[in-house]
Amino acid sequence: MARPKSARLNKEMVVDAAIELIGGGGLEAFSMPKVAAALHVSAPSLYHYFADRDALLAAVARAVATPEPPGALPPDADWTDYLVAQAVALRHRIVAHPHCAPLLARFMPREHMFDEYEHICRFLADSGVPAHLHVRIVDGVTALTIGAAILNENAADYADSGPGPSPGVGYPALRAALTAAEGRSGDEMFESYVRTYLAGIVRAAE
Amino acid sequence: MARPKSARLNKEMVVDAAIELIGGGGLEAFSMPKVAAALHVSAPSLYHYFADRDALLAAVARAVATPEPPGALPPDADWTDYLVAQAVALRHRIVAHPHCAPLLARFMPREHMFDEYEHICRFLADSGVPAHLHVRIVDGVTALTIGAAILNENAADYADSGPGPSPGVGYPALRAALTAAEGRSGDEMFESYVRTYLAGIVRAAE
DNA sequence: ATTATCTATAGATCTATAGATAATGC
DNA sequence: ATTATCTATAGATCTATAGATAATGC
Repeated sequence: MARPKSARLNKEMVVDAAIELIGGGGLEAFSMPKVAAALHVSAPSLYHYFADRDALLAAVARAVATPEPPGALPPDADWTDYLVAQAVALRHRIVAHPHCAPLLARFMPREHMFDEYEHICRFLADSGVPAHLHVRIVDGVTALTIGAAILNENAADYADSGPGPSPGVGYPALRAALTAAEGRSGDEMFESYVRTYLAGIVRAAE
Repeated sequence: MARPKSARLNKEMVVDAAIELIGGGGLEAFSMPKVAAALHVSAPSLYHYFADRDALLAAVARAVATPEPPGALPPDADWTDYLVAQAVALRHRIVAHPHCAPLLARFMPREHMFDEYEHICRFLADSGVPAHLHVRIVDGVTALTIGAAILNENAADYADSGPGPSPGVGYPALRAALTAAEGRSGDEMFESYVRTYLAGIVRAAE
């Protein structure tokens, strides 16, 4: 086909196709030929946009890590509202890019992580939160966020792999628990977890 | 070499070699020839112990998921102590098998998961914890545990990939936070996170 | 006869490069 | 001349099987 009248590809399309592939079958489903096939293009064409496989994966990692512009906080927001908003946004990004989370660890430069931690610690200090709580706050909220996002992925994988669990026979105690929590979305639940955790820290410190 | 006088392999050795490989380079570092090489054995020999690649990975998943016998709880323990002990044990298993966590999602049958949830919900109900708190407790603690374990892995990977971050120049706020938290092990920190979270739930419910 | 290893190898990928080709824009 | 695609392909894996071989235990 040689050169087409207008380019059929660009970096973003390639990254998006890779994200979709990985979301469908995990990192093991990723390969250059498969991404190319999804785009109806031959595999070597991808090397015109990315130097090699790792460059493409790094671009995927960057796409996952890039924050959306933050939603406006209410005018009476305090530091906990800010942290909750950040956590909700991070969880959204991970959930929106299933199975891509491991790439973050592999392709994010350390410097980037430290910049982020530094920024939050400074924000907490400016908000009057004592330094001895900072690690507990940042580390705990991050753990909660990543863990919740990953549990969410697993739940989705389980749902894919067969009919719903709920109509099954047994599990009376589990059913009672789920019934009692009904009507709350994953987002609402997650936000309440983060608020619970932060409230626990604040009260323990008083 | 034909058949040796005594078997050079057994399932456990193969699983352990696979775990070590995966721990070193992630799931992508795993292949039958590489496991065989680590055991100084030819690749087809592994098929004598495991029907195929997935059977071996499933055995790895089972090894990660298998709980150690639980340590004795103090006689005056309440339900929060029990949950904390469970969470600490799970985090230990994940941390002891780096990069293996994704296998759990892929190879653990759903039934197993539901059995576990059912068991904990029943325990909570028997301890007098109202049903509307069960999901928040189980889900939140699980998220915190998995997230903390994964953060720990990432931190280890970062530490491997270069010299310490702390002697670097900037990051005054981050340094202040780390200094203030000094002297507490990852285990102690994690336990305090779980207790903080559970305390938050109990107090919010009062 | 069965067991636990081996060598050899078929067949499927995958990564990446070389080099052809035709459209574009100067 | 540069750009964006293609075809062809070298070279490296990997999974899994076939079939040989020698030790074991009945």
